[in-house]
Amino acid sequence: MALSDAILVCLTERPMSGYDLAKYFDTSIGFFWHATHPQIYRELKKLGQRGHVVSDEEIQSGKPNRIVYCVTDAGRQALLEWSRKPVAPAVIKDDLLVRLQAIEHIDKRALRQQITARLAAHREQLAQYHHIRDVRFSDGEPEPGDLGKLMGLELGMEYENGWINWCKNALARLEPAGD
Amino acid sequence: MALSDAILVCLTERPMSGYDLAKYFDTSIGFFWHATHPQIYRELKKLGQRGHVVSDEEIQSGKPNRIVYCVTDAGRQALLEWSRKPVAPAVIKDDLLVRLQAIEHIDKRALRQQITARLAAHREQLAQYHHIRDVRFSDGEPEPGDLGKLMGLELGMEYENGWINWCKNALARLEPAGD
DNA sequence: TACCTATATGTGTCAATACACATATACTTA
DNA sequence: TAAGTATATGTGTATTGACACATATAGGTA
Repeated sequence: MALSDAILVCLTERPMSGYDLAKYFDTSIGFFWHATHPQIYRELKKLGQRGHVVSDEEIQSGKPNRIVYCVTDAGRQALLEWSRKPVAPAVIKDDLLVRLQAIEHIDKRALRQQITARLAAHREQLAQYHHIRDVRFSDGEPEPGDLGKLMGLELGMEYENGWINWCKNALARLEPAGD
Repeated sequence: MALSDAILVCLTERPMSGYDLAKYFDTSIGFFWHATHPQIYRELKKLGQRGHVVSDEEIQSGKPNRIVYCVTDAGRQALLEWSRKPVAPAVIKDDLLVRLQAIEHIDKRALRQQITARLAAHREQLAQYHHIRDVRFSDGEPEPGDLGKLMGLELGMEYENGWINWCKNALARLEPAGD
């Protein structure tokens, strides 16, 4: 049920279409809660039925019309109530860590390649976070409404840095092995 | 499809029953890949049908009989093949980070309480990792088969430490606010 | 005696998620 | 000209996952 809340969170930022939301999930909130576009479109319909969002069709020529969604007062109330419920513990699902548990039964060369790829991915993600921080939060103290986003970025950076350190150590430890 | 691989990974450690696996998932591999007991029992049946595990019923008096599962050569082969496929990117799903994005529209007092609870949970998890390291890896260099487990622990510690730092900073930043 | 916990294995069912497919148009690139 | 990309909204379906319920026994506790 938390995807609906994540969508409401996005729509407090500004009214958006399903397409906008899908892109937003790919570049922003999706770092912490992933969603695909069919999921988003279906959830938007449910939110409309509950009265938490209202839609408005934007006529476009050539391209398909956009259906833009906006949070209602009831939606804002739902958001507030959700924020008072205890947070679910963070879920980690990581293939790589699972493989590590059976290190003697797997292909070690493949493992090294996978950690190398992971290292690159985490570096890229960190660079992206830095880029977002530089363009959005370059000038001193953030506005009150942006504080949470900055804090989210900072956690992301902490997370990526942790992974980068770990990958480097892991490669150093695995490299000497012959196979 | 990756739960079956996680189970195979566990069974390379030693033969286990579904009940054993469920407990193992709660205290070990489950840090990186969560599973409930009905999921595990169903998956074990599928693994049996594929010939990746064989089962052996242990007759017990009083208590229900245990069905102990053991990896076959085909299972070990499947594990090896799985280890050569590229790893799926780690999935993060975190309610708290989502809430942070709408900081102006949520209950800030509840948020502070939630971060405080999170901090305690991460400290507890870190302590648990330290405990496991102390009892399992106290004596210098680990055996080759245990290296991956130690590395997994180290990543877990890095992760928990990152969260603990972040929570402390976050509370310091949110505390001064009046509401 | 009644309840709780641990051991041990399941079924039934609903919600969440992933992923392929479907449709329509305009613009850019090879 | 053909193919690919971007815009925009969906459907259909299979897999995964969560959670309540079901059953059976032994031992400890209130």
